[in-house]
Amino acid sequence: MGEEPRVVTIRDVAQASGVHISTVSRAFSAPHLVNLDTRNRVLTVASDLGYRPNRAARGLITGRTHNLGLIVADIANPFFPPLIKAAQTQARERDYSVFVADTDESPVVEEHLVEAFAKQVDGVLLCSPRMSNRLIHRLRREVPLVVVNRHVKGLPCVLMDVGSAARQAIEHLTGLGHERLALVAGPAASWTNGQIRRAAGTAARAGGARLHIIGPNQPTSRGGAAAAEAVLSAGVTAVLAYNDLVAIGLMEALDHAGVRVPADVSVVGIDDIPHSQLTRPKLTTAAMPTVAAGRIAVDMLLQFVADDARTSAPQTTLETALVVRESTAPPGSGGTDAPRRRSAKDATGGQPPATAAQGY
Amino acid sequence: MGEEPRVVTIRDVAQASGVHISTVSRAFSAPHLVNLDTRNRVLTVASDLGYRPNRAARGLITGRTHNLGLIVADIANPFFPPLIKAAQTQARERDYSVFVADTDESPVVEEHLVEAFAKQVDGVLLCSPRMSNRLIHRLRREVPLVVVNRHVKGLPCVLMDVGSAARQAIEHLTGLGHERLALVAGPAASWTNGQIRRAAGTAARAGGARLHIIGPNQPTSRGGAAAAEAVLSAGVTAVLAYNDLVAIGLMEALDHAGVRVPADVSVVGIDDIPHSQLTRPKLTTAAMPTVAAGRIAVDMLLQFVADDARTSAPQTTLETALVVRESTAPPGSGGTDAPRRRSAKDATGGQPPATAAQGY
DNA sequence: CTGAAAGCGCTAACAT
DNA sequence: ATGTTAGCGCTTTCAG
Repeated sequence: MGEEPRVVTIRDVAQASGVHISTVSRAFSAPHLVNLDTRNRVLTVASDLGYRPNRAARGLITGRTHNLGLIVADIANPFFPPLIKAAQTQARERDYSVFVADTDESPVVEEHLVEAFAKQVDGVLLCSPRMSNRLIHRLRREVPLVVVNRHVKGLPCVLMDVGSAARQAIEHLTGLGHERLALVAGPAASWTNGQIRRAAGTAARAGGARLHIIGPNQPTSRGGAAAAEAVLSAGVTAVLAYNDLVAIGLMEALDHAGVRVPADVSVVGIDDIPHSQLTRPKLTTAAMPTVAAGRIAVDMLLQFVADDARTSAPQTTLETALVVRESTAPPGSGGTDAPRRRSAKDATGGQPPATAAQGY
Repeated sequence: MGEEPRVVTIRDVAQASGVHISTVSRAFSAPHLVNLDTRNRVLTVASDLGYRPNRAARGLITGRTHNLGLIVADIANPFFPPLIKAAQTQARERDYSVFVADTDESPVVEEHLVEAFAKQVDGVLLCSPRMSNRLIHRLRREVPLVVVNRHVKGLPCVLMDVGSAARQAIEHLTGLGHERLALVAGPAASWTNGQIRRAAGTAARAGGARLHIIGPNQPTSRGGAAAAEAVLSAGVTAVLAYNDLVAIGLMEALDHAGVRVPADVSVVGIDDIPHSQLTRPKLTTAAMPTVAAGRIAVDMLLQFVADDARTSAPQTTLETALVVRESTAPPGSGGTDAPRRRSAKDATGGQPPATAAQGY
């Protein structure tokens, strides 16, 4: 039982292959500087011995840990997992590992996490941060930062064009004939929320519609449910929600109150999380390119790190696209209360189940 | 612009506070060994300078990285995020950071990931691994391993009592009067699948029912959809699915084929992912304690690490509980095809929206 | 092309 | 209670 599994170090490899440790080191990190035969011999011995370079030790001297930090508000919020997955995969392809952390929506935790990561990563991906710009700029001096889903001047940012998403949603609604609209807004601290608000307002005006702002609200289904009453008393015929979770909560509360979607009120979400395909009616929503964002953010961060964080900060904005499903219809289409159940000859007939399209 | 943000090291603190570096070191890692006044002075100076110990350097000598690895099949699979979140939170409370990685369901990637993590973490959490026991035992010699959602002899395991879940589900079904049941099974390589199969078989027999096994299938909604035909031709009145995703895919396909749930066929899932509250009808399913599993797994791993991985391997099995919702009913209850739409006076009347209960 | 030596930031005996 | 010294595993001058 007791055989100590002693770790094999560069010295073991050196000894076993009859060369100096610096040659072994070079064989791994500067192969061109070592004779082909020696290199092969060393590599063979190393692999026989099961040697793997110790990254921490290497990092101590190179100053590069080959680790990245990824900070999100809530891992369990369905918006984030695809982004996390994409970032992790991309990082791994670049031979980087990633620490993932959850702030539980707290700006304070956010700050602590960045500081805790600072020394053990080469850079941090800050997703939808809630802390102040001021603080972000203070932290960027501790560790290279790339921000996702928020614009921060002077820092590399990966944005998803949520303004366009809101505009498309509103245009879809006004195009359907709606003239009294509501926006169920999200948290005040959310950059995204401001974007949506502005774009939705402009688009509504352009479409000759009036837009009620309801909120701020929690960015959760609970938040959406809580806003239902205000939506009803605003007397609108269509609603754009801050995100899908809010839209779903709202739809449930509306349904509960006997209000039919889309017959009485149309609802549009933002994000296109998998859940939005399961609601009845299926949610019309603007898809956010979270996977692309994750991949690109990692590459941006790596580039930023390689440039010693002095690059002119690139800002990438990713396209968004409205996915029209079943939760929107022309106003006043609610004469009859047709059963919602789909039959085999439905509009989506012949398609595979909706969730399958998500890869689940 | 050009002020180098030079990292502050233990030496800077030592100099600034007029003591030797080893005193600074002790002030942090063995406070009781240093005079109270000096300690306070050192700590103050350190905090003024913004000093933070370099964990990699510390780990190089202590042999403890204070990092953990967490490996799951698919970060975006809704089953995992709550577990990841819980593990991450628990680890952070213990002053540990966690690397998260995704195997994309590949046993080969799984192996590579463990090996890549081996040197830079104190231990690895292997969630629902698909690789062979043989391989797991080989890898455990490289790094302390704790397995979640699978039983591996000689290794600490955190299990969720999926056998009990299956039994409860079958008993619920036979209790409703069903006599012809089907199990839409999952992947053959899944330990969980075996457990479910065995327990479901036993429970069915005890309940005087016949159980058709359909599968193996992919553990996705696509897999569930693909199994629909087989379910139909098996002529059963109730189905237990490998997990919620499979159940949801199955329900969609059934709906698509004009088969009513639960009027014609009852469906039960396993996991209780948030999605299961959004389907119409809402899915009856057995809830898996993923949050508890995540927390406990971390503590087990930390304990295991502290014991130098020579503890007798503890096995914890967590309780599961059936959540009866709307996808199950007595057989042959499908005389009339009542519209599914809930009204204000519905069974769930007065409850907050279902998804809100999930904390979204 | 390879070896020798120094040292990354830190902790752990060992002195004092 | 504090200073000294050695060294964790590795890379990187600098010689040769």
